[in-house]
Amino acid sequence: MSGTVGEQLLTPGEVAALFRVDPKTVTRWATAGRIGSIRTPGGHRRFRESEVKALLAELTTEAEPATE
Amino acid sequence: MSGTVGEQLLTPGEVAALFRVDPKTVTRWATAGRIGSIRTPGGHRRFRESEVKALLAELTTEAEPATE
DNA sequence: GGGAACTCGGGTAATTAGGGTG
DNA sequence: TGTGTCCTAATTACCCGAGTTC
Repeated sequence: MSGTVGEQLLTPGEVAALFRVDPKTVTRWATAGRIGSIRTPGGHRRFRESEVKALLAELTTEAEPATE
Repeated sequence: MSGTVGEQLLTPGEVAALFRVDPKTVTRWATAGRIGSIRTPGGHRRFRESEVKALLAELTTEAEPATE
């Protein structure tokens, strides 16, 4: 088998668990274009693990005395 | 005769891994006519790599670079 | 010839999508 | 503005046993 495993995809429920939010909220992020999404022929969404983790790391940048 | 010979065929499990769905779901897509399928003499399904990748790219939506 | 892994088929439970509301 | 919860409809995931593929 060859090999490009490609990219790991996550379900809305998986992403929601990572962010501690409802799957509905994750869906809204995709609708708002704030996160890339892959739709199945049936209409369900899948999210890229790399993008989710990157976005998650970005939000982890809190607790920083940002000089606004 | 046949035209393109270098067409790679993918198994339901391969396609399922690309979409992060169950192999059974891929079978339903073929049954619903959402994706072309080739049946082996034994009744198993095979999918065209080009068709699958094209469908994957078609349903892929990237998040726009939010200009902060 | 024999074995392991995968797929097929149908049926049922869980998840997701979409809109409207607080 | 953003998020959580309500509803209904559609899609997807896991269960079984049997057949097919390599």
